[in-house]
Amino acid sequence: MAVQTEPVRRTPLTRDRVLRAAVAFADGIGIEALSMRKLAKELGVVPMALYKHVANKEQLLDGMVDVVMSEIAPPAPGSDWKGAVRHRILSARRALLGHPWAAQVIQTRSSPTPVVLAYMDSVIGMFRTGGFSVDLTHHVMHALGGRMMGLTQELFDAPPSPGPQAQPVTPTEGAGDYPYVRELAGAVVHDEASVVGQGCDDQFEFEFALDLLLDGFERLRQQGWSSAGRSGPARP
Amino acid sequence: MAVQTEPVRRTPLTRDRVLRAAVAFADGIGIEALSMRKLAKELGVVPMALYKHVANKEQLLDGMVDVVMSEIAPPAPGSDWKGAVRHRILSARRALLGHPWAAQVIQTRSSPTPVVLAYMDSVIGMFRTGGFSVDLTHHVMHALGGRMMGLTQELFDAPPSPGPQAQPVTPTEGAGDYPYVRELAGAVVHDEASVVGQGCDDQFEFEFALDLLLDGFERLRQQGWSSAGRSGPARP
DNA sequence: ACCTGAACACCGTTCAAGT
DNA sequence: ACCTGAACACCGTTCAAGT
Repeated sequence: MAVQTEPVRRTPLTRDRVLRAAVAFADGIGIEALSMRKLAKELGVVPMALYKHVANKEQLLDGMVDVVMSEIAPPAPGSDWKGAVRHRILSARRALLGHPWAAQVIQTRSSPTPVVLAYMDSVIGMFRTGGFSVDLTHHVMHALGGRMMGLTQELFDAPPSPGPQAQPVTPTEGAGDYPYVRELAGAVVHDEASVVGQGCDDQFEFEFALDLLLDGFERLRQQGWSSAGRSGPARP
Repeated sequence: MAVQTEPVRRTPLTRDRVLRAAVAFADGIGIEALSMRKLAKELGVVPMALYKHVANKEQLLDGMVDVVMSEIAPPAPGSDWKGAVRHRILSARRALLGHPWAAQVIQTRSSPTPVVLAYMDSVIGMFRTGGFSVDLTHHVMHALGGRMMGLTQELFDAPPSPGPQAQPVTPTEGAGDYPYVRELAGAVVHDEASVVGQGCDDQFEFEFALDLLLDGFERLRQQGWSSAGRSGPARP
């Protein structure tokens, strides 16, 4: 009689298991190496089996973003609007920093998942209960943009520095050069060696920009600013 | 005797022709449809012929960005730093708007091309000659981030509105809803119908955020702000 | 030396054939 | 009804064979 063969895998495939495996894969090997086929192999499953749990690769990426979002700390109770928003956004940033691929993937999503919407809803709510009009809240959310989710709109990792321990920034060179870029890069390199041991303190830059915006928001709120006149913040 | 056969194409392939064709292709059909193979066919050329002019697809994309950057107006002479920066950035934004794919492509570049560096250099120079210290200029450039190149860090095109002429925003609904998102979306829809004929005035939002930042920069400059104390803009 | 067809090593997804 | 192997219609890029 036929022996009952031991099943190869006992934990059944679920959407959750697929998503978590995808996140782990992207964390480890990188998002550009993530393919449906490789992910299936990683899970010991035939590629088509994944399509039982995610409609396509886009939905897989949506789900991966949701996993990251779930790591954001819940709202801190009982602080003023600025502290609450600041806390939430810095927590979002911490979540993103744990998954280097997340920022890029978030920026390619074409519409927000319910999880993302819930997060946005909570941030909007902080402004509204903090005394911001619907009108001002709307513009303020646009001004925050991706920073609301902890994204930094950095363009490049760093100016193309000629290697960490290269020549000590010869201050004059060919006219086809970029003197101001060079000046800035030189200052950053100096800072790196003497102060923080890191070319540029990303956390500081993030908070600098965030606080600049939040302070501006507060000023407009106090002024009772409204877009009725269709003029920008500068002209009250 | 063999007749001198008319050559099929007379204008020889150049890097410039490749890049311009790629830009036109992306403008027309969309960036996600752009492939080396299709671009070659568009140019009436075998795929491998492209590799004579661009090392690979990444370099093709770099070159496409350069084409867009070349459309940015040169610096306006003789204005204060804020006017100069504002003018340049809004010009960059206009260039980007003409090429819907450009923002996304720029954000995936891993290092700046010389053309991009030259642009950054000119913006940095405006701050420096406008009285900003190297230190403050550095942070200010980070705070501008992609906005310096006209990018808006919008996350999604719009909140998932239920169609332009859907039900008139029933103000109460299930608890699993997003009341604040709904409130904002409702106000925007109202605005659309009565004021601008567009759900959300992207140009206004861009300038709102830009001016908020520029005003903040000016304030810090006047205060002689420096990062020496490692505290953000809020605490002077 | 230059050019290019075929090939390689992949993709995401469809679909029909198996159980 | 469910599952899955093979197939489809692509990719970017290498490489060896042709001129």
